[in-house]
Amino acid sequence: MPELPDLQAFSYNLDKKLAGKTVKQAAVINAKKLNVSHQELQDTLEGQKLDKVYREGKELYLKFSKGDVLGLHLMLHGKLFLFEGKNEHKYPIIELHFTDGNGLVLTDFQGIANPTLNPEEKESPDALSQDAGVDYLTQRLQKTKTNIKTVLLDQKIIRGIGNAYADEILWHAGISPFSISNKLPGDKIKDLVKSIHIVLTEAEKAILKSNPDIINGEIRDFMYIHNSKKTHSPKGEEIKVKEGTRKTYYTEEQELYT
DNA sequence: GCCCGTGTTTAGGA
DNA sequence: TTCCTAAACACGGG
Repeated sequence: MPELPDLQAFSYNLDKKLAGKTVKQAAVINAKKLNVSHQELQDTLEGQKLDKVYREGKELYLKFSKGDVLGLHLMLHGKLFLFEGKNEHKYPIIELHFTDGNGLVLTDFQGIANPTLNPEEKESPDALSQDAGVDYLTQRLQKTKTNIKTVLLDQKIIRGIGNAYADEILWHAGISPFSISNKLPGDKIKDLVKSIHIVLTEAEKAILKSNPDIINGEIRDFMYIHNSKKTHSPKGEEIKVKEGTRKTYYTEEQELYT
């Protein structure tokens, strides 16, 4: 159940461990939504060198020497493991075997994590890109009167933010998650953009500091608001929870614009 | 042993 | 048209 900062940490470590290795075999075991046939994936990747691993939105991208890209979306429960020789991890989705005997496997007990060969370029900006700045969000927020948390979670508007970090970001920016998007004043949109960057990059640092080699799982214990173990914000305000399809954690410190 | 939690897609209602 | 809600996926971690 990793979110953007977790994925960022995974990509950092996977790049460190796997870049430069050559693919011997790409074995698809259970990928119902893969956009090409198993054979085409194998034929495309076999013999290519892995140039780099990076994150795009909520996906990890593996870029290969001929320019092909393998996108991996972990969805709710996808997990990555490195192995030597034969993969022994349960619920494999896809395995990459390298010529040096090492391998990478994506697993998911739910079977919904999915790989994509050469994913289409997305129109919406990544949460950490320059394009997701004040100008962009200002004009984009004008167009919607749904609540601001829903907008942050909408991957067609801004990519990479999930339920837990949406709450952390909005608390950091002092904006109620129930604020109406087109009612946010200009200076609050500036605060929001700053908070998106600060919360996400600080989280990545915290994760890598406590788990330097992490490539799966999630670290959430440092979260201030979206954290079932905490009852009060750092400033002492009570944390409230709104139940929904996903939970929203917030405090009265956050201003409501309607 | 029990409950919580994460993303996306799809369906249905207001 | 737009927005909201719920359900489904099916276990692992605490």
